[in-house]
Amino acid sequence: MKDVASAAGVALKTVSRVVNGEPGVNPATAERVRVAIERLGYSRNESARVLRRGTTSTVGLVIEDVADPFYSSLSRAVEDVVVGHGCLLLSGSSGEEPARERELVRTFCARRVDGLIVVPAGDDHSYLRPELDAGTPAVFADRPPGPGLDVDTVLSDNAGGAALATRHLLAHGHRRIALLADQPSIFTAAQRLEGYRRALGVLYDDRLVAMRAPSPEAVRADLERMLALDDPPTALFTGNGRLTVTALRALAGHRMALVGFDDFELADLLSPGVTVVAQDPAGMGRTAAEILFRRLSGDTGPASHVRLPVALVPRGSGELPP
Amino acid sequence: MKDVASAAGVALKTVSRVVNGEPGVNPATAERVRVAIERLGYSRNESARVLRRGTTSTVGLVIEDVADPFYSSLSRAVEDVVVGHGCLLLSGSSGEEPARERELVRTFCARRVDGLIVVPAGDDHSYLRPELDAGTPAVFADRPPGPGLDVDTVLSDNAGGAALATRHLLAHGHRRIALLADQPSIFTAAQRLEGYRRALGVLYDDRLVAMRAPSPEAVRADLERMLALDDPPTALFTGNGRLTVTALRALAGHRMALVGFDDFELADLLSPGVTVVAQDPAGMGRTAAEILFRRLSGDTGPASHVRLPVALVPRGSGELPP
DNA sequence: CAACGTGCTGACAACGTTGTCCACGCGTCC
DNA sequence: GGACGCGTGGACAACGTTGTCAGCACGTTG
Repeated sequence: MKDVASAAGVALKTVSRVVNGEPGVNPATAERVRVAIERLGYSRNESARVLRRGTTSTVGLVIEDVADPFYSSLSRAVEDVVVGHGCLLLSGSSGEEPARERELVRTFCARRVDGLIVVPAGDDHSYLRPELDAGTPAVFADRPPGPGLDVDTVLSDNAGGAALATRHLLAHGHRRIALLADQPSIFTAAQRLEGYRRALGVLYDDRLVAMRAPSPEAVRADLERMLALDDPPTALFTGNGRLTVTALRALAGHRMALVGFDDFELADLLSPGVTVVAQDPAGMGRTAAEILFRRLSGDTGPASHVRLPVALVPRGSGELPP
Repeated sequence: MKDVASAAGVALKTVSRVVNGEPGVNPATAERVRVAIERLGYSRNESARVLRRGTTSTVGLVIEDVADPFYSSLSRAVEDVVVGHGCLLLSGSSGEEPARERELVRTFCARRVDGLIVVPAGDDHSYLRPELDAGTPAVFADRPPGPGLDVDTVLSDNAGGAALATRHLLAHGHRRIALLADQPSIFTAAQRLEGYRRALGVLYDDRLVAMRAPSPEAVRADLERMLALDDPPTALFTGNGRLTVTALRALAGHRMALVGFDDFELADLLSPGVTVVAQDPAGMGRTAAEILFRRLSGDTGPASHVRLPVALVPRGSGELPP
């Protein structure tokens, strides 16, 4: 900038004014400055600007894994809102590790992001306290923060969706409905178990429930165990998209009613089509980002707790008879 | 930091030394400083550090769309390498718009990223010249830079893969093989046309080629037109993952040999399984990132041009008879 | 005992930008 | 004709960090 100033024969501050479109610069002078900028290929040093101004026009996003379609859709939606506000998005994958989540947040905060959107991996977020107190707003998405933190949160109706799926299978005559879900320490998994259990009532049988980190081997073993029971399940409810796909592979050939939580591409092209409870990851990302920007523009109201509706999409697999 | 210094009763510089783990600080003093840091919840201001040091420990990634599985896998692989080097990844989606691509690069450069990885949308990258000359390395992935720029590039063997797919269909007795691909202005689409054409030789018939921005309507119309010919195609080669899926939907019911470029989840679960030419998006991301870090650690050798192999994965759809 | 090295600490400048405040020249109004 | 306002431009400090260099106390060496 100094070079531009001397090239254009003006003072530093005048260049700054032109760059920032501030008023009070003679159009002829401004033009001279612009020419000099062009000629020298100058571009403002954002770090210095941030240091001086204190605001970075940057938002940090922590998700589990960009390579997971649910989170990549969410990411994209967040990005669109963020860019629409003239900001830049920093994002990182925690890979379901609380330590990594915390490390990412720490890094983002050290870079002084204006706000955070977090899909938490851990359940202790007391480390966020100082940042929140320092005025950096945070919005939690998909899963709520740990105890003691009351911040904006956007969740899907996990329990409701699970109940919907279970009732759908019940309505088609099933009485033995198995649940394959992620570890119960994961909020969404616990909520979905809750909805499933509520819908089943007295039909609930914990021998038909398997909840652990999904892997092809684990899923195969759990299914084999259940199918070997005296009164084996006639229907299966899978607790997330990855599990649905894994279960479909494990079941290959074995015809069994199935409803999955999470929609996924090609669900309609399999035969039978896979009935799912569809979440709206893009809507979740958009909502979280919009709430964040409301906070950034000064909204100091009480924390909002949004629960996004889910929708049952019947495609055939959930309508198979027992 | 000033506050920490006065809280610990030491000078600013001493705190800086502790924070950066520099030697020459009395362990007792260091401990006192650490306590003060903890108590005040201090975290180093990265902007100031960047301003002073001139290096940001940051890499910029421009892709088409994070929500596309190909690019989200690539993203994740880049992120892993970047994080492994203790850096942060900035990424953005260009949505196939050259203007947006350029804008993203400009933003990243203003934030002084140490290096760039670009999946270009446009074909004029002369705007990168100043940055490259200023010492910011760039690596192109998936598509090469426009003319006049010789930088590190990582591509898939698009023509080879297309020829492989086409020859596979020929080997199964097909003589009328249609191609559905993206607009020929997109490098990968042009390359794949090239390989397809080379493999077909005299069998090439441009009535069996449709290249335009993919949409369900366009794909349906193109297929209908081709199938209405006197000698309609008996096999189809689709030029990217999205087109494969769209074509599968459009063909629903109509049994026709199919090979797709790009692997996708569930390709094995459809019936018949979808035969594909699989690229390695994660390998592409990893390779590009590794090359970038080699540059960052001082490698000034000539630009490298990596061509990643692709693999034919037979699953049934490509082995159907005419 | 003086000179010197060593280990530790601190003062100060600089990175590039922007906010504050002041100065200059010019036309206008009392 | 002098005071004043306005449009324009510049000098200077400050943001928070780190690199350079100097100083101080202490122990060691000749």
